[in-house]
Amino acid sequence: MTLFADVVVPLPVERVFRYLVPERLRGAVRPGVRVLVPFGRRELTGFVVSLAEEPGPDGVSLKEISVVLDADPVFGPPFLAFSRDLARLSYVSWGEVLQSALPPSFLVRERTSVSLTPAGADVARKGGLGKRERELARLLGSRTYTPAHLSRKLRGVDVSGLLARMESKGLVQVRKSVGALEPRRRPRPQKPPADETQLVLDFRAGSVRGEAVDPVFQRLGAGGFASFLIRGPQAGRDALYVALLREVGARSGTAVVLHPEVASTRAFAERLETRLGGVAAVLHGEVPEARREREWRRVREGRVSVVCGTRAALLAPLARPLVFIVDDEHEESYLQERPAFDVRLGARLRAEAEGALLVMGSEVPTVESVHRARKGGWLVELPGEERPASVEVVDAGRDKGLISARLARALAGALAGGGQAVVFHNKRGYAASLVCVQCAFIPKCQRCEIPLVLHKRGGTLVCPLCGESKPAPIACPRCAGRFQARGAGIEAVEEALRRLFPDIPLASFDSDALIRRGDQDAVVRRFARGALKILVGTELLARRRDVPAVSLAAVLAPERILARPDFRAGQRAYQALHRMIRFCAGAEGGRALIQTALPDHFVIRSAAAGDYEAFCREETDFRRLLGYPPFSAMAEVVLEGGSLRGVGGEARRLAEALRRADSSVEVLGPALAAVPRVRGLFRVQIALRAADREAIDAILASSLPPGGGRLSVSVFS
DNA sequence: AGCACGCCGACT
DNA sequence: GTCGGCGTGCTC
Repeated sequence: MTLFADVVVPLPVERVFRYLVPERLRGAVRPGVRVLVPFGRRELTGFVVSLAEEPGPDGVSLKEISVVLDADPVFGPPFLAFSRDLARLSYVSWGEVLQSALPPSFLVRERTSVSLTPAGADVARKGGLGKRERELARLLGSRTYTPAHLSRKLRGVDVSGLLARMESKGLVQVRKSVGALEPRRRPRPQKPPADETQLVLDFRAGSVRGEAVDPVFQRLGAGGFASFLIRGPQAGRDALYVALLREVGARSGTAVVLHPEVASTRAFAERLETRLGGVAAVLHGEVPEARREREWRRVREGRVSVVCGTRAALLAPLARPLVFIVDDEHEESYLQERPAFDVRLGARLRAEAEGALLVMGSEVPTVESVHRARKGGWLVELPGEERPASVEVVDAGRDKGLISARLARALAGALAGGGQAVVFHNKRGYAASLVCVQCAFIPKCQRCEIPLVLHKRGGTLVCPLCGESKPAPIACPRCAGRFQARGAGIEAVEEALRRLFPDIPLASFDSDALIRRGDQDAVVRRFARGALKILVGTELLARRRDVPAVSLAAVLAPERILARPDFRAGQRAYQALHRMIRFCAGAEGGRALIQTALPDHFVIRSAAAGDYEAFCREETDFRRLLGYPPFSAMAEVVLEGGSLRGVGGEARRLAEALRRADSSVEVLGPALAAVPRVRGLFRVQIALRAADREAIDAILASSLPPGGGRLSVSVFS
């Protein structure tokens, strides 16, 4: 009987393709192996996801798998199932998810090389070529290049079309070759000594048990999927995680610990190292690629029982994972990067697929997670909180100027006592925009259509989205009028502080002042030494964990976050304030000051009081009253494209299809996205609201064009 | 993502 | 009149 295989490819194509399995590859083609397949006129690395005995319904003529790249599958059945669901619910292709689970070297790439034929060189010498053709011939000479290189050199030229024409005329030769065809069957490093893992786990260390966390250990003992949300301070959570990892080691299982950023991953890995010894692999973006591949192999060979890392670690090739830990559950950075998926969703799906425990933790979890965990009875609250001695809220409205008199006094007091201070202002540059006082002209980015930010340091106007910068104009290009600066940025705060404290050493801490990682580290070290007394910082500073506790932590204008057009704005503001206030926790007499135009807003009041409960109650009420998640599910579909006409039409058709599909789903838009244009691409969005996530997924599954392509979806529930 | 097919402006 | 731009659609 003929055998067939279903294959996914690492392209933004949300389909499974069926191939013929030639007789010679019968035994070798198994679910989870990498294969080389003809795809269009290319040869691609694909992943076999299942075998079939039928050619499929639609009578397409099937192609044959050409090569099997693995002797043993790189993906097991639970991983295939998990990645399929993750891809479907994240609206990205299965093949791309699988690709991102492997080291880059596992993708065999087809190399295309272009060279001039003798005939082509001849014609070129005789001047018988068109303008474009001549240029290409000159570029090639007697050498060989890839089409990508050629199109980089010949900007704005359709190289593929040009090459096709020249190839058909016999002027150039286009050759394709595939590298590294042998299945990777490197000599398996002899069985890891069975006791290597055992050796490093220290079971004698005290356990962190208590009534609150007992259910977690019980469920781990019982086996199978269960989830928990741990709300509590970092130290308590870390202790619980380490205890869980010990338990996992005792059961000869493995675990994944996810953190939102490289810095927190490192910090945890170090703590783990001192408490458990070298059982962990560390995977994040700042680990060099070769090292990452080694770590990946260590995990795959079962020589590691814990993987610590940022989101990529979720896809690590662990055998027998018993626990998935997602720390700082509330962090946004769990959403970004491509392929774009929500790590919390991913961790839940993988834990379900593997029959493992999902443990999420945070000191300030999202109200969505708290709501669900309360309802499901899996919220675990740990005692203790790091609160600053005092937090004062200052009404900015009473004062003109960036630094209120109250804040200036507080700063002076802290400095007089020999203390240090941090001042947070989360806005880069000197002024948010320039406005002509005569004609009201606002300089905007040509490609992104948002106001350009004035950077006084460099004397430039910079686009906050695409980074393009140009010299700041002296006068309005339209009417030669004078410009006025609007909206103070961090440079203006630094300037105001220098005026107030001319003799105090201070520095700005933002990505413009300190571009390189090393410079940022150096400034933190100088601050820690006491060589700097005040740091003025953006979010970049707020996310550091290595800044010593200060006498005064000041936050300027947190209401800017509340003004964002996003139902989670309150939550984000609370989390940001929590993070920033924390900088004075632990210092002798440490205090915080929030200078805001909205001193009575419940988010600012509860953040100042360190009262998460109160915040969560009010925020949850607000969500309930306005029908936002977790009391509904929302989705945002963003379409991108080169022309507004094209994207607009596509969006209109999609919105119509969505409205027709299910009248119980609210469809808003299409409208220009909050960021209407990025790097020259127009962005149009459609928002959806429905009773639950299932309704959203159902309507999108039925209405999205099967091509997928230039559109991204985020779902909130 | 590539790559081909198909419809409207500036040049041999 | 064609060459050549990119909008649209497909890849087993």
